[in-house]
Amino acid sequence: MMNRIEKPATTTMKEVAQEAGVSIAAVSKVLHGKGPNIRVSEARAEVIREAAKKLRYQPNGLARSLRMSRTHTIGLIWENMADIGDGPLYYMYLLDGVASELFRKHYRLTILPEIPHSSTISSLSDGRLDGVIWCKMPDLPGIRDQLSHSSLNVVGLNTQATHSLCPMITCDNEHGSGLVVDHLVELGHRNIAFAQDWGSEDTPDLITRYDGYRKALQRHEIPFTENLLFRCDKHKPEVEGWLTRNQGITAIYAWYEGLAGKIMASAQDAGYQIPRDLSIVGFDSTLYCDTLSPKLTAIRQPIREMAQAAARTLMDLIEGQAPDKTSYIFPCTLDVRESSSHPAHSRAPESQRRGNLL
Amino acid sequence: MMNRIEKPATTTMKEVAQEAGVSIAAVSKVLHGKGPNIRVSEARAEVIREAAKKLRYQPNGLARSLRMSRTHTIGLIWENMADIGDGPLYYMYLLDGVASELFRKHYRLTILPEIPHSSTISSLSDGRLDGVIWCKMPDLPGIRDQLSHSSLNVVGLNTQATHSLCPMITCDNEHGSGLVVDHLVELGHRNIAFAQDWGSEDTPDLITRYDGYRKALQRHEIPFTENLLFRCDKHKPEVEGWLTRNQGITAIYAWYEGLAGKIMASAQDAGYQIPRDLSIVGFDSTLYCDTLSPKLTAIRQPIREMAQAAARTLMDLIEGQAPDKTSYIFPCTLDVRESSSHPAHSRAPESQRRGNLL
DNA sequence: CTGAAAGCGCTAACAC
DNA sequence: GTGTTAGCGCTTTCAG
Repeated sequence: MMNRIEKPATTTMKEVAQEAGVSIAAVSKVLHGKGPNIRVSEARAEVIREAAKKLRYQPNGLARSLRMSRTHTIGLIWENMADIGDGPLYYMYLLDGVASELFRKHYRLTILPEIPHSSTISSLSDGRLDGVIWCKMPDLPGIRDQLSHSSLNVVGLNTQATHSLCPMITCDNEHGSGLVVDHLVELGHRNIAFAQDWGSEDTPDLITRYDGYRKALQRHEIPFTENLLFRCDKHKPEVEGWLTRNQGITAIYAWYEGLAGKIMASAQDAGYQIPRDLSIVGFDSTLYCDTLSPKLTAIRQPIREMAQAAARTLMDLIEGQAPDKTSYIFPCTLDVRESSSHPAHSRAPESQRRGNLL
Repeated sequence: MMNRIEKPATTTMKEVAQEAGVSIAAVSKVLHGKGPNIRVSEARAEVIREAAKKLRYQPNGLARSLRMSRTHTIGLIWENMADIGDGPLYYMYLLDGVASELFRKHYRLTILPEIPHSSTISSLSDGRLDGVIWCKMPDLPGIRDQLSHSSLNVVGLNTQATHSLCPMITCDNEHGSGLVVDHLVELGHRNIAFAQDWGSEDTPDLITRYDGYRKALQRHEIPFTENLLFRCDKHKPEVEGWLTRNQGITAIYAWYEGLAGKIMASAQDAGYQIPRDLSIVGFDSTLYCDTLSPKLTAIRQPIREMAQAAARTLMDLIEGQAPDKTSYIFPCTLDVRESSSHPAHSRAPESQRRGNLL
């Protein structure tokens, strides 16, 4: 049994005022000097400062926040926090970007637990947060409704919704998917599958990445058929079965790097050589991609910069400066690594190096 | 120019009371039902709930916290947040551990900006936090002083200090270092250097790891000399110069994996083959170690579990249950990967496979 | 210059 | 059962 350490009671302004023999108002003015109406003589000011130091006075942030309706704290909502330690460094960069920007302006960052979408925003508008950054905010009617009924400042990150109820920061997913398809087509692939996991249907990133994939296929005049869509369990994608049911697939584009990794592992377990038998490309080029063997070719999004932009936009919003842009789209690039190459048994030799037309 | 969306004012209990035609106290009781003194008839309760729903009433957390002196929010202090996106996954696991545990009990997590040690604790005792988890808390007199003068609940993580002013969670660094030395000695190494970067002197982990290294050397009857200590710049360690000045070194043990990575890169740049010419071992076995080539042999600490323990201990402390243990030490294990092997020019063949005595 | 006083929104005695 | 009341610690008018 640990004998509880003496926890000294905390000092209030009132006590400081008493000690200094002045009014509470004077203490407030001197210590947090704002109101232009209250001037205090240097002499008294000094006495007050002394008293404060002597009593180890520490202003109470709650009281202040309550009074000012400002907490200088912003919240971060992200989906599937549970996966966080699971590989994808995405969250780290995101966090670093948000935090670095916030801290520069003396804001604090609160990580929020996952909350059912149905009550997310309203449950957050309890005065403790000046605003929130919502990663992967889904574009759902319920959310739209909350957004318009809430007084909370929100900015979406990695979100591109159909409304403009809040500023949104995202990367050019569509173009990113285009880069992937271009890359694969150029290598000689024609049967390029798109992989997604069950349960991510509402994720805006997935939607736009898929869109971009479809459009890119079209651009290359490659017809899309349902069997190119590989919907799987993110924990154990049954690649082998699917691949044998869908002969001819030579490349898989997974909508995020973690899924790509799982797919690669599953394929390898089944005896596939990557990239000889199957090329795999993912989205989100991070250190994780380098841990795979072969290393994963992937699209890089400037997540740290995006996160910073989100933080900056939110702070502007909070401080009353309507941001000039209501949405930012950051460019993506392709990091070619080892998991993509020419298809081994190129099916139609004549189409091998000439992916563009016919 | 974005036309600012109508931000509906927030509803207070008073308004709900008016709408329902009851007293504020009744509303409080019904909506957050605590005080056993106030009973409300089911009829009125219903009316109140209706009114609240109609007005989209959302209790104000600040007011509540102020009143109750409880915020259900805990803070996380970690050093060099700046390095966070830089490779080491350590922070991710840490964060995941803390957050998962906290969220289970409906606490929030606030990430704090780095603050000068001189004022850390006092500046945090402003009522907004119920407690903090302090990673790598240094064992400094200033800190000790603050700890005893503050009313804030603190638990240290990855810290082992000489006082018991707060509970501390750490891993068995000393034993970890022992594992490293044992491993290297068993491989035939005798000249094993310890690497640390400038500026980390106060970090408790470094200190105990170094201690463990010294003791292990002693255990193997290998004399320690100053030239076995490689003090370097963490951004660009000048391995080559140091190695030529200190002939005979066949292995380097870096006190954290990021440094090990840098050292490896630097050595490779200078033409060294790892592990043929030089074995390298680090602390903190994470995904990062797998991204290196060769993959880094490293000590694994159960950081996620440690973080959870820290969170749990802190919550217990906050909730008034003095934790039964004032400190926890978690065991470490060694993950042997590719960066360690027999020394190429084993100096004393007779000592090669018989590291224990003589 | 200075201090009294009115709250910010909520909880919990306490009296009815 | 119910409402009145006294704050939590701070900021800020406003009258002196």
